[in-house]
Amino acid sequence: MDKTTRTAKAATTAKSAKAVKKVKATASRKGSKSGKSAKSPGAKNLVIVESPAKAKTIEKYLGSNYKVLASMGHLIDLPKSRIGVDVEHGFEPEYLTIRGRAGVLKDLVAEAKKSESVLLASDPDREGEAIAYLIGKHLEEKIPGLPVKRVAFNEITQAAVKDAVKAPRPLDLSKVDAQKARRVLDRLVGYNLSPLLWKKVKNGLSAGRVQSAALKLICDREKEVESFIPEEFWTIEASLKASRSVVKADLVLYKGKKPQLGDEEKAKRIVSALEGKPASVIDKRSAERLVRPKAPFTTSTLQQTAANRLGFTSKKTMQIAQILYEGINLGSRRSGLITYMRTDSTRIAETALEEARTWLAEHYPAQLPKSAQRYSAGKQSQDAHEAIRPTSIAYTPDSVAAYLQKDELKLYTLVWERFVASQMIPALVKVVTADIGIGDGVFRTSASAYVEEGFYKVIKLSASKEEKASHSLALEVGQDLGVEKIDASQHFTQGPSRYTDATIIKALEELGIGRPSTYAPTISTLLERYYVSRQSKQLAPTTLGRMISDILTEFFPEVIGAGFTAQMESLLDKVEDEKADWVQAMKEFYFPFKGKLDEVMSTLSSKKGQLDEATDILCERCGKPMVKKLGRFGFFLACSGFPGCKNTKSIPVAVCPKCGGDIVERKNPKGKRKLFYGCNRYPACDFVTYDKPTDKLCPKCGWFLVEKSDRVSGSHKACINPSCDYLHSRDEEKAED
DNA sequence: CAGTGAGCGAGCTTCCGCTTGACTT
Repeated sequence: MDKTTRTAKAATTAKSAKAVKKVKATASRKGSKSGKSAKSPGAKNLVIVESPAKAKTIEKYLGSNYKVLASMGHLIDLPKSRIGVDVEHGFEPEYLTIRGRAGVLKDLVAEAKKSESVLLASDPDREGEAIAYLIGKHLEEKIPGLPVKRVAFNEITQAAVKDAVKAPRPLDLSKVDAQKARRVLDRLVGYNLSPLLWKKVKNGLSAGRVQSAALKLICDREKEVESFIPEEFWTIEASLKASRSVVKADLVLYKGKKPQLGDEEKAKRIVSALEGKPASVIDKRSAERLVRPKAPFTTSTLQQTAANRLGFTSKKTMQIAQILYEGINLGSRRSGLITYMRTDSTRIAETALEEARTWLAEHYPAQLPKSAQRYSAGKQSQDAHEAIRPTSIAYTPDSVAAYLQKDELKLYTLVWERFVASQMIPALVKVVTADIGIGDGVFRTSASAYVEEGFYKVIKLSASKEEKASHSLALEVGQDLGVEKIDASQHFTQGPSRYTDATIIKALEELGIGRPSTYAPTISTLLERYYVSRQSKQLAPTTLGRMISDILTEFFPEVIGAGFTAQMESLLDKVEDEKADWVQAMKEFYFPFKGKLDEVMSTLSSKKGQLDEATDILCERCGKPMVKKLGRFGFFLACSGFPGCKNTKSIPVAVCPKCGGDIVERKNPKGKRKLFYGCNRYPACDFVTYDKPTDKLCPKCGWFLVEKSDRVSGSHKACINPSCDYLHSRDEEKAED
């Protein structure tokens, strides 16, 4: 009700603002004929899109004969409280208006009644076709005889939008079927597997095609990490004095062979054999390497790069991208700074390519390639939106810096640089390598320098240090060098590392699991269910997560395996091409699946109570050790003497610097989500902070360190003691996308 | 700034994908 009023109000405001603008324009042109729109009582055609920001833009492009409203995603869907699929009768879904969305649907009906025709302009992909179909069907039922057609645009430019509106088409019912099959399959999998977990493990748990596959990746990786045995190896490095500089070179050959340096003794033996021997340059060669710019961002690559370069979680990246998309107040005007942020395509609108080339011709003429650079959409791409790029290349990071928050500017800079670079020539790097002979050993050193800096000219924030490093090697063949020292150093082979936001998203995308709109929420779900915990940037499975993954892997390996989505997608493609009957395919999947489920439901022993983890914390009431349990509100400690001793307490995360008590995580009373950390001796001790404690102590004063995050310096560690100045610098940003 | 776990048992939880909400009466 409330929402209805606001939507209507917003629409009115937008309209009157436009009217004012129109009057101004007419007045300034003076004496122009009275526009026909001024006489017209209202818009003649209703256009329905998904995003409100898009609606605004399109309405501007189409003029006053069109009214554009946004559905804001799906309005009609399966019920939340039950399966809602009639498996005995063709898997027919039970479609209802989504709770809370009736107001929007009502507004659409009201506006459609005033219109001569309706154009369904939801996104040109499978989900968009379904949104169009379900809304269209609803409108036709409410308003018999109303002409309802489908239009689609892949990019939001005036030409594209106007052309699309001139060429409406009927709905693609095969595509609608494919979406229906996807929806029904996900519902049947999710709403059957989840109750199994409620019964066997714990209430409120969940499983699904995407989240369970992601969980399995994380759990499988953890096993690899655990089973990895690091192996010791040594390297030998010589510090050599050239005419002016000191050059460091690594031993690559000893007595004509690659040295096997498995332990300290071998390494030290070689070092002493080489020490005191003269050094001279025996070979020098160079090679050139072309480094091409990367394609503009998709959701997945944006999330990966922001995680690697800026340390953002995927959730944070999307929140900031949404702000940049919706529009920023730039002093005199308001403008969206980036294109739509949920996309799987690297395609760029022609108008944007032209604008980029014009801008580059002015600012970097020497780095402008002969023709515009186009990047393919990618094999699994549904290509409903173009790549993520700045809405105008003229909004350089410097020019908008004053209007953005620190993190907004950082993310925008990534987007701007990546897009501009994608339209520039490659860099050419010359790598010079020199071999230096010392006794029976050959040492190697190399340096690289740009022959042509190419696109790196605009890359400032997003290039790693190595990419920017550039120096030459001033050594000549035959030159004698002074040996300053030869050192051996110990190393261990590195095993696989745990997934991070960046790497799990990369893996999911490569496997085709999930969509741009679900990468970040999938990670959030795994965290909320306590299947996975974040340890600094890494995603580690909990005991619960491992148990769930083990159960699902044992009984439903094909459903939660990485190949299941790929199989589903190939079926959906066939459904779209009318080469497969989705109901038949669903029968073949569902009935065996349900049979297996019923069997496991009745035979698998309950795992409840097997999740508790022993700790060495002793109960202060009875002295017995306490166990870590997962309850309704997260993890807590309980006495192992239960039910004899009913003592419970929160998990201590730090020692209170005021009274020596335990600092525990607390939630503010209802409503506010923000966590805080307080002393468990409250109200006797009132120590409290919003910054998350780390397990480290300040080397200066001994108070604990916290993770601070502020707008100036981003996230870093700091001492909690207000009168202590100890600050950790930001973690080094990692290289590689 | 509370509560969490067993039992008893009613009534609840849950999927993926599309999109932005939001208030204090």
